[in-house]
Amino acid sequence: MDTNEVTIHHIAEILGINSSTVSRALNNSPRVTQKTKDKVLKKATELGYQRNHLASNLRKSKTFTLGVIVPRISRHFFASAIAGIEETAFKAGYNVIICQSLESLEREQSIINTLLANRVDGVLISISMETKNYDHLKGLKQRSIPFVFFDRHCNISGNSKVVIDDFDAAFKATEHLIKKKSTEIAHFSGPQNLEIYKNRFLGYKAALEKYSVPFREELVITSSLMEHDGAENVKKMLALPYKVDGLFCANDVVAIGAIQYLKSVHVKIPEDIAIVGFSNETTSSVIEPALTTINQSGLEIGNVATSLLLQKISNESKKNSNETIIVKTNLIERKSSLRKV
Amino acid sequence: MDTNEVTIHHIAEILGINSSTVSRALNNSPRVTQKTKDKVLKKATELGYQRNHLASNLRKSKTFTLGVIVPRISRHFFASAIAGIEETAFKAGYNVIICQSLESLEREQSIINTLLANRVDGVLISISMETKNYDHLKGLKQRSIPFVFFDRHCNISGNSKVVIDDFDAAFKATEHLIKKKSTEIAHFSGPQNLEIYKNRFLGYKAALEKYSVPFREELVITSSLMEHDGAENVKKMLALPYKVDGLFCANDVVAIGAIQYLKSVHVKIPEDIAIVGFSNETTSSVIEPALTTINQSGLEIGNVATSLLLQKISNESKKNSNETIIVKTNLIERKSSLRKV
DNA sequence: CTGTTAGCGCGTTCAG
DNA sequence: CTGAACGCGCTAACAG
Repeated sequence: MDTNEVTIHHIAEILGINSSTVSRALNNSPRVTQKTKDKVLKKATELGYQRNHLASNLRKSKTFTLGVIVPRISRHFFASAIAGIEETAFKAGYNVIICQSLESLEREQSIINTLLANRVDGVLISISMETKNYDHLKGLKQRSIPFVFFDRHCNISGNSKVVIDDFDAAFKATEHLIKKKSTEIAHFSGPQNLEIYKNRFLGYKAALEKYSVPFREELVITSSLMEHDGAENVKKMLALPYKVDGLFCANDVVAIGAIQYLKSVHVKIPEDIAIVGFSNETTSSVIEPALTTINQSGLEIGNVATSLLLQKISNESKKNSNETIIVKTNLIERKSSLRKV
Repeated sequence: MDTNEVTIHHIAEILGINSSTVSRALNNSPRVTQKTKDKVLKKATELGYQRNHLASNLRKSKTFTLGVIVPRISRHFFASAIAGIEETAFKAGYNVIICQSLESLEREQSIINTLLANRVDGVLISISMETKNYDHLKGLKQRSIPFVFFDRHCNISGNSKVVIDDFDAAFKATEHLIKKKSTEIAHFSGPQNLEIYKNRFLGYKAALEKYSVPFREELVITSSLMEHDGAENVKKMLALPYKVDGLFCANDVVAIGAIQYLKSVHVKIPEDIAIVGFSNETTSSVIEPALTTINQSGLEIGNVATSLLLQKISNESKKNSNETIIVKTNLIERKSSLRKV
């Protein structure tokens, strides 16, 4: 019943040499004649030999595998981040195990155990919204498995992370609205225990301050990150005793819901209200016709985070570094061509 | 420099018993006293023991890992399919290696080799558009590694696949348009070497025939699957000497481009033109306000495909079965609430 | 119920 | 330059 796997022993036997030599030849060791190398290689391809990474990895105690933990694969930002991760990892000969925490701390813990059991060489992690203590990360530290946060990170120092410059992005966004003559600028925010939403909020506030636009607590509407929150937020916003003429939306999904609801109640965008929001490839189709967006490239963050992690893996001295790489964003103002909607 | 990994030998030594007993205890074998089990388990957690799956897998020659090959992770349909795959796999204690072919046959081949080297227990694959010969799949067959196609499949018989009922979906879509009194129904199609687009085309044609609506070759506009193709297609369509009043769009991305362009030239949807198109969670935000959609659940397909694969893996007799599971779709007609856009 | 022995397939000593 | 022997960590088979 077992599949007839070809091993180095088989090809050694056929060639009348020792399996060690075969191993060395296959690894292109300088201590083997080119002649035997050729012989071995030929036989190997002939028999359809395929190195057993399991055994090899066990021996070398290295797996060439990275663990990736994201809240949810189907959120486009994470999907494109994974694409970036996979791209960089693949080029360096690494595989990737993708796991979703589904925003649950418990699952996050169990995933980390799985990754440990699989002896991954490193971990990339974007923490769940629920996660507020980081005990489960100690397991990684103990085994000195390097890990890098991306996008969502924790505020404990001594860790490497790759994040977008949320403060700066939010500042620019709000500044943009102010320059467009908005005076009552609402801010749809996300869970404040997540650094990114906190920083976006702070950037918003800082811009208001700089331009002496009064900050109003009520104009900051926080919600979880569901599309229907967009509509809910708009309802709350319209019920306020201010004529809101600008909106900075800290989350793309919420922005979609908000824009659709605004349109449904006949608010004109951008005439009645100017909006700036975060976006990404897919949601941009919805958001962009209506507003200026902040481009948030998952692909780039994935790439950067992975090469940082690979550095830590290969460079022993960098193992305990705690860099923070900040990926800058830029505002993309809509061209008028599609605004005729 | 090596991390001090705790092995079953360590804990065996400390407890003064044999490592096999520890192994059995950890595997909850019935052939070990509850007492020793408790002892072992306690010591294990105390020392922070973590089973080395590599060694275990090597011994058992089973990896509890599935390979997944998709054209592109960041396409939402595949992202949600992966979510479904991961979900079902995780529940059954399986890990998943995600790979992207990026629509390249060459990469597809190389990926399969990697998966073979990693000794995956099974493979889920959605073939690239470029793939027209299937020699690289022979490697899987040779090693009798079960595999299941999903969504995009090849037309070679003797394989298991999970697909949506494209013919039926297209038929229903076209029928819906006909019942809405459309008489000149255009069809935006995709590459005809892919079964799904062929079947969608055939379903469209069959519906026209059934209701004796004349079929016009020119109304079928085929393109690759880029968003800008949507606009291009619309331009071609509007240049035709027919007053098109219905459109069946076989691809969501193209649909987005088409709708946006139609709106930009002041065509009213659905008054001037009724549209039915395939959609998924994300694009639905864009498409749904405008048209009736065919729900295409990546999650469900992922789930179904994975459980089929797991069956083949565990059930020796099912290994060489060649089932085709057809996941039905349903039309979702827009409620009017959001149509006020 | 537990211990002993023997590998899974490979890479790395140490000899020659 | 090559061969022999050992062990990575775990589990299956066979004893007792």
